[in-house]
Amino acid sequence: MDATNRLVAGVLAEISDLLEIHGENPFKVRAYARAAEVVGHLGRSVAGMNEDELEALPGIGKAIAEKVREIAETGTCREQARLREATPQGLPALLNLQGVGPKTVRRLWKELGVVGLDDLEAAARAHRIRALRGFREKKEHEILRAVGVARRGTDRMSLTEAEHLADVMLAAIPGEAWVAGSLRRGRSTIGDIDIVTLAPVRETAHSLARVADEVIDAGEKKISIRISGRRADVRFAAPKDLGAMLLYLTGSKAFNIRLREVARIPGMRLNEYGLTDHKTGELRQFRTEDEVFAALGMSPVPPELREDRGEVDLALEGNIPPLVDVQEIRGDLHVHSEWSDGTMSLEEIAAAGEERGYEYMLVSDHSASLGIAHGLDAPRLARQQVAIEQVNRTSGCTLLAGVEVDILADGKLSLPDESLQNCDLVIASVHSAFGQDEDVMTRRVITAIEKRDVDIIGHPTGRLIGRRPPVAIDMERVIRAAAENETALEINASPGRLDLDDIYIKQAQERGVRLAIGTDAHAAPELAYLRHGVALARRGWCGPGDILNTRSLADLLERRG
DNA sequence: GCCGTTTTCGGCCCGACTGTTTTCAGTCG
Repeated sequence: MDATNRLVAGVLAEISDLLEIHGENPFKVRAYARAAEVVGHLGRSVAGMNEDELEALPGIGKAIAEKVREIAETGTCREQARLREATPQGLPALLNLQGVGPKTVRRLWKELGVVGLDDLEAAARAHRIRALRGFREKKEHEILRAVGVARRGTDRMSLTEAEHLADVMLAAIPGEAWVAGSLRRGRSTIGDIDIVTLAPVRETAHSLARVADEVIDAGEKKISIRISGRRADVRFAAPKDLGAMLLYLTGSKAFNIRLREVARIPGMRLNEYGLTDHKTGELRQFRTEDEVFAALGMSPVPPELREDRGEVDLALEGNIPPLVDVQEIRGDLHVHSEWSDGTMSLEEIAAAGEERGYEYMLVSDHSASLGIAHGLDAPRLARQQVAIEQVNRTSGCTLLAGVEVDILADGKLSLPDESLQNCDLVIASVHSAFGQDEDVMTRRVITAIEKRDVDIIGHPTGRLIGRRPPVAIDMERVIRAAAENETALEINASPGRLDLDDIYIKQAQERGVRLAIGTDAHAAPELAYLRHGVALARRGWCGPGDILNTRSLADLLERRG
């Protein structure tokens, strides 16, 4: 995300939390929270927008537009300062505790003098919480447990972890079940697991309790558990109303709210059971999501687009753009072999490509430079190209002779031009000096983009999910340069990277930049990551024409002239 | 604070579950 947008979104979200603690109008609280979301997912920087442009954004009116300008210019605003003055610093963090909301935080503060996590834990241990009216032993235990969970950290899950936990749950549930929530929407990180099932309630509760750390709550309609430290929700449906339930549990929350607003216009109420006519009270049920969309007069919205970023209005006009499908992918555009730090031989890569029905695989081993073991220098790259030719004589899947060349700290590449000219396709990536400041890093990457022989910029922001933040880089400038030079940007499909992020993919797609999906596989099982890359491309509104991997081998090679 | 196919005031998505309740507030998704 753009640094200014991140800053502004953070301040607006904090104002929302503080207003909530002070018992302000809930709709005002929501207005700030929504504005924070909108700014956080904006493709362009609010730093360059005037108040008129800001007010044109959904959920941003005169008052918030002024504050956005103030925050963008000064890093804060008077409203934030005023609220911070009136509120102990540690209080907003308490809102994140499971089972603790604004009303509770306020009472703990006013009646017990609690101003942070440590205070709260001490108060609970001293049994001072159960002394409050309306609170008893159970609430005190709940709070202590929530403090423990918070101290262990509550980072979002990687896709790998989330898919594993979902599989464990699907295996435990005695009946048909579907993954919903952010996992179904293809998000890069997952907060909790959501599942819809047709299985019977009682048996499901029993078998889930066996795989769970803890059952958070269990009723007739839903079960919430903690599994391997993560939260999971299961909702029960019947075949005749499965559509509305899947739609509801897939979300996102913002999308659901928009959809329910759409339903209200003709006097309907949308919930997870169907559409109710306000006047007659009649409930219409739906077996599939598409039937719900049809009843609302919309074309179906693919799960990956359900974020309230303009897709609802397009669906109402019947103008949802076609998105790239995994079936349309003709090859993997980033694979490592045993020639550098991978484990697959060239023959194994070709065989794996054939097995997947691909036309081609881009062999893109690391170039020799600091930090990368067994990188290829010019002579070894030349020898690899001979070996690739040999494999291609008998392989049904063509190996493209490529390389993932390092972009050095000064923007130069770590292989000579002649070496790069002999490649079918060249990926250029940053693997060192991650700490450069934004302008230096941006110019460094743009220097590589402008090189004639560079076809793709690998993992453009360099983030490692949960381990390393993205480098400081002005993606708007990078995307403009990529458009001007017809250089593609990579969608790195490895669950540890998922780089680019969807908001930049969309921005690149809008400017006509091509995107290349690569698994960055270092071993055969990692070739399956491709589907994550496709999901990410879909989240960035990419159609088949935006994706390099949908091109035929001949078309792809034509790029090099 | 935002917003307009019941427009410039008066609404604002909707329901499940828990705890401490004797009818509901608070929290969550």
